[in-house]
Order: sequence, then C-alpha cells, then structure tokens
Amino acid sequence: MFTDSDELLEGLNDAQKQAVLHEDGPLLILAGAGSGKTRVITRRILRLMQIGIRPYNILAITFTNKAAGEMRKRVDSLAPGHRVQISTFHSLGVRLLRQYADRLGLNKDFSIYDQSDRSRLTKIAIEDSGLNPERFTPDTVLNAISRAKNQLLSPVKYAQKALDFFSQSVAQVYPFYEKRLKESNALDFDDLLYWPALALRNDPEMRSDLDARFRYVMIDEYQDTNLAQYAIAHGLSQDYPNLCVVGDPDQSIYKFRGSDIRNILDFERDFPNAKVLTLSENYRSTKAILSAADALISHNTQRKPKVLISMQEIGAPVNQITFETGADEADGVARRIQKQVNEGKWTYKDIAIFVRMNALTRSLENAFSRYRVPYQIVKGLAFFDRKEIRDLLSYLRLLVNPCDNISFMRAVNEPARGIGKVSLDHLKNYAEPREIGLLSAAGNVNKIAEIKGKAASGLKDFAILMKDLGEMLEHPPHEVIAKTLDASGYREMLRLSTNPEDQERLANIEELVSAARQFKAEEGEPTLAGFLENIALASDTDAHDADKNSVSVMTLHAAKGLEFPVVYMLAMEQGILPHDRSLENDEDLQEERRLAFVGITRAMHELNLCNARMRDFRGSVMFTAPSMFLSQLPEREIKQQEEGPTTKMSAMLQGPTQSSMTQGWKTGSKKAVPIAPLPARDGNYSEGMIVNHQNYGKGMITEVSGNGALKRLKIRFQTAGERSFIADKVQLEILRSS
DNA sequence: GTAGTACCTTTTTTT
DNA sequence: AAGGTACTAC
Repeated sequence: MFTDSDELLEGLNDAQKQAVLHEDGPLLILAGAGSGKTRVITRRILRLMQIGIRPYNILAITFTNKAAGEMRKRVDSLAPGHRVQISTFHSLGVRLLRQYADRLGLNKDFSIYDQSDRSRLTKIAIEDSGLNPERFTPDTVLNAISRAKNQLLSPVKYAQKALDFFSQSVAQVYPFYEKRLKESNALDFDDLLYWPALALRNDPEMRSDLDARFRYVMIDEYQDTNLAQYAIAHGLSQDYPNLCVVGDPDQSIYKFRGSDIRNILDFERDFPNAKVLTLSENYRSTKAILSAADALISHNTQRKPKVLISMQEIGAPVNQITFETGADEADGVARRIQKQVNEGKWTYKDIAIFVRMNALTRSLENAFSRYRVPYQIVKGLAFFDRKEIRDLLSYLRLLVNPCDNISFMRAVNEPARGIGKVSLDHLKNYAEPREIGLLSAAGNVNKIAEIKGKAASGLKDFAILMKDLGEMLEHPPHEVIAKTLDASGYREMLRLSTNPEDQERLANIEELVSAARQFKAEEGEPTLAGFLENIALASDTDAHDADKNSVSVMTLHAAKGLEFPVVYMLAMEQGILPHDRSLENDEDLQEERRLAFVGITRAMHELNLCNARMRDFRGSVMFTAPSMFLSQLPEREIKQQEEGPTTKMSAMLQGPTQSSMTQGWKTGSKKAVPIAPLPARDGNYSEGMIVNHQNYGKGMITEVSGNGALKRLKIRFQTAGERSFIADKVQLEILRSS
C-alpha cells in the first residue's frame, strides 16, 4: 500500500526490528539515550497500518507539540493523508474535553489558564478561604494544588488526606480555587489531564468507547508521566491492551511536575504479560562521551542498571574547562565557538549550550554579541509572557469566553479607562451573588449605584467594545487581533508613549499579528479559539528552529530529545547543577544527576563541561565549588583545562580580594560562599544569638538557613514578632552570642 | 482614581 | 535586576 516490510526494517538492529514488528499486547521499550526510539515508534506506526490497522485506531503521545508535529510529518511522508492521532497528553486532553464537553458538564469555550493566571486565581481563592494571605504565598499553595490534581485528588479527597498544618490550609483553598475556575469557565493545565483521567475512571461507557477508538496506543518519554497520564494510558488500554510505552528511567527529569519514575519501573507489574525490549545500541555519541555519561549515571541507586554501547568511534576526550568567573566562561565559550566555526570545523547550528536555569543565559548574550556569534535562546524571556502580549491575549480570551474573569481583570483597564480597584470591587460585589461574569456585569453598570463618573462610563465603553469585537469572532484570528488593537486603543497607547520600551512592545504586538496570520496559513480552519489553544499548549522547544544557523541556548530540560554535534554545559557548579534545593534530599539529587546525564547524552562528537570559580548571582559575586558530578566522571576520558581571566570584571576581582578568594576556595565549602561583604558583616550568625536591629530592636535568632547569598536568618523580636532576613543584607549588632 | 515612588521578593526545572 | 505591591500625593 505505501511501503513494504523490508523498507520499514531497513537499517534497524535486532531489538529495533522486534519493536517495530510487535503487534498486539503490552510492550515496554527501554530505550537508552540515542538508541533511535523515535525512529522505532514512527516505523511501528507505519507497520501497524501496513498490517491493516486503521490509522484512526492508532494514538501516539509525544512529549511536546513539536515532537508530535515532526512525527506526524514523518508518518505523512511515508503514508500521505493518513490521519493517525499524534499529540501530547495535554492536546489530547483538550480534544477529549471539547468532544465530551456536554457529558462532563463543561462549556466548550473554556479558557486554558497557565501558571500566571493560576497564580492570580490562587490569590483570590486564598482570600475566599479566609486564610491569612501573608502566611501562604499563592505559588506555594498553587504547587500543592497542582500536585494534588496530578495525583487525581479532588478537593474532598485531598482534605481527607491532609494531615499536617500546611496541607490542611491548602485543603481549605483548593475548593475555592476550583469554584473560581468554574466561575470563569476555565481549566488549568492540570485539568487537561485530570478531567479526562477521572472520566476514564468513572464513566465506563466513555472509557470503553475511547478504548475501542484508540486500540493501539504508543507513549514516548514514558518515564516522565504522572499519575493522571498513567491513568489515561491505562484507561485506554483495557479492552485493547496494546499499550506500547517507550522511555528511559535514567532520563526522568520532571519529578517537580508530578512525574513518577515508578510508572516505567513498574510497567511489568502493571502488565504482567508485557513484552520488554531494551535498545542499548547508541548511534549518537562517541565512546568517550558515552562512557562519561555511563560513569555518572551509575552513581544513581534508583535505577535499572543498563549498558549503553556506543556504535561510534572513541572520539576526542570530554573537555572540562574551568574559568575564573561566569563572565570569563561566557566570553571563553563565545571565543571557542567563534574559533571552531572559523576553522570550518562546525557551523553554528551544530552547537548547543545547556544551562540549569534560564537566568544563566543572560551573561551569554553580551559575550555572543561581542564575538558576533549568532544564537537563539530557546525560551529566554518568553515571548508569550510579555506584558503586552498577555494583555492582548486577555482581550482575545475574553472574546471567546466572556465568563473569563481573570482575563477581564487584565484587559479592562489597559489602556487606562479610569477604572480602579474600588470600582472593580463594586463590580465584583454586583456580579458574584448574581452568578454572572464581570463582563456581563459591566454591561449592566448603570444598575450599579456605587459606580459612577469616569469608572461607570469606562466600564460601559469596555462592555460595548467587547460586544462589537464579538461580532468579528468568525473572522480569521489575525483580523480579530488587528481590530482589537485598534478598537481598544491599545496600539494607540503604545504609539503615543514616549517610553522607548513601548516601541518594542509595539513591535511585539505586530509580531503576534503575524503569528496569527501564519497560523491561518498553516491551519485549514483557523479559529480564534484554535489560535489561543495553540499558544496555551505551546512548549518552549516549539520555538526552536533547528535549521537556523545559530547556536542553540537552552535549559537542560528543554534539551531533552535533541542532539547536537557539539555541546557546552555551563555552570557545572555545586548549588547550580546539582541545584541548591536538591542537595538535602537524595531523590532530588539523583534527579539532578539524571539532568546532567540528559545533557551529556545530547552530545554527538564534542562535549565541554564548564565551570567558573566565581559567579555573579542575584547581585552578589559568589565562590563556587565544582559540581560533584564532575568528580564522578571517568578520569581517563576527561581532559582538564584551566582558563585564566579574560574579562575586565575578572581582572578587577583578581586584585585585592586574591587572598580571601583562595581562602574561600580552599575551605572546600560545598555551596557557594559570597566574597563581599566578607563573610558576613559581623561574623557568623548562629541560632540563639541575641541581636539588635535598628528598626525592630532587640531579638533572638531562631533559625539560620541556606548558605552564601541565600543565607537567611529568622529573628524573633521582643516587640516586632518574627521576621526573616537575608544574612548578607541585614545590619545587626550582636549583643550576645549564644 | 491615577501616577509616581519605595520596597520587597523572586528563580530551578514546565506541559 | 526586574516586576509586582503598598503607599502617598494630587
């Protein structure tokens, strides 16, 4: 029909062939890094179609939309026109929730709330619950709620399990959070998995329909699934247990988001008759790189031991380069890259730079523009997080979903319409008991006696504006956006501004219009709702352009699934990788090691592991110790290099602080230690000390936590209660040591 | 009600 | 180092 069997198996090794040829029943593919798993999944899809399975009955789940798009393209190139369902768990969730909206009591036009929307919502829910908002930051509570949803715990169930004070507090907020979501006809990211998972669990008819629809399910990156995703996978694989999962336990790096490595480790227990295949031949990396990766990961205890066999040559040793400062590191890397490219060894797009944290990309930008190295930061300061974009998207979301109160709050007074907090409070007081949205209340503003003058006319105007724009909903997205920009006065506001930043915002907004235009070109039936959904579900890596000839800069998390001939991993320092917050807990530390492993195994030919002795971090310069992971690499494969100071900043620091530097270095402290002010203004603080603070007076130190610039003190004052301080920043007179 | 100013947290990673 | 929040003056 499109290709023959031999073609599908061409160039595959034994294990890969077996995986492709597997037909019915559960299958676990343990696929080491670089073992060609994507290729295997793609070919297996084709093979299933070849033996007569209807494409309609095949579902493939990938980790990002980009991966889904690429897989779709590959399948399409060999079997054009076939509509296999290939998507992420989240997009699948949205699709199911829209399809079954009536059955689930949802309104099809729901908004999808991202992190920052959720944060605002949580803040409101905390207020609703009567909890002290000072005590609980929205993000902490939100994290707990998010974890609860990933565990499929409803507010009631969560409350039953809440034993400690914090959980009990969260349990009070959670129902209000849900109520507020519903009121706005919104779902959060976790809902996109939570509701489908619960539906599959509780609605037998829906479950069996979907199971029969998706008879062959394939899931990539299975090591990073959470309980909700697990429940979806299993719900779809009861009557037709043709579940094929692919993953590598050593690459599980999303625990903070609810991923449970046990899902893959226990697959054979869940499906006792599962076939297990191991792909251990690595086609990507040189032997030197792979042996470094292998040595490192073997320090993890929570794993299935496995061997990776490099099918490549030994290759050059792994470089371990130590710089003086973070600035030297950026400078040195830029210089090396420029040289490599000038010598014709590599082109820019062959090279990637990985960092543990987004904040670390900043120092690179300077150096790269100085050396004229073209680069793309995958994410950086995300486009869709910019104020102007969020403002505009709020208008659009409100158009599609007029109940969306979070979007209303954002859009209503941007540009300023004379509507302040007081008027909005009146508006809320009117809307809430009547169970109507804020936009609808704004339409009735003349019935609200408390709101008058500028605020009243502003709200009225806004309601009319939205009503008029609503007429355009059927037009292509870019037209709606352009019209919104004009009619709202948003564009005009920026155009008239004297602030140079606003000119950039103007440009960003135009970029959104062209993104919408492009969306129209790509989608057959472009709706505004579809455009918004696309944005909501986009991942950082989706923006990565592999064809563009530039160096790719990204976090280690974003690097998953990619490969590059040359890799630089920056800031391999204790406190950064492994991250400070993982040092106390062995499980977290193992995840950091997996993160390092993921980074290392992205490299094909050349791997450079960099660290600096000093790093500018959050305003202060700190000493850093090399990452413990560096000492867990095989010496034989590593080439150590020292690079002297090259930047002005570094030279300056070389001078007078030299002695203290060496001192700080030699103490061998595991974590970063600040250089200035030395060590702390009045020596080391310890618990029990009695101190004097110029504003709060006398108090006792009750807790010392963290290190370096992150060192914090909690002090209980005689009159001012307990407060916490950054040790470096606070001025204290020590009255009595403990 | 708004605009301007001072201060405080934030950043680990993200669909 | 930046953006949000709280406070103040108009």
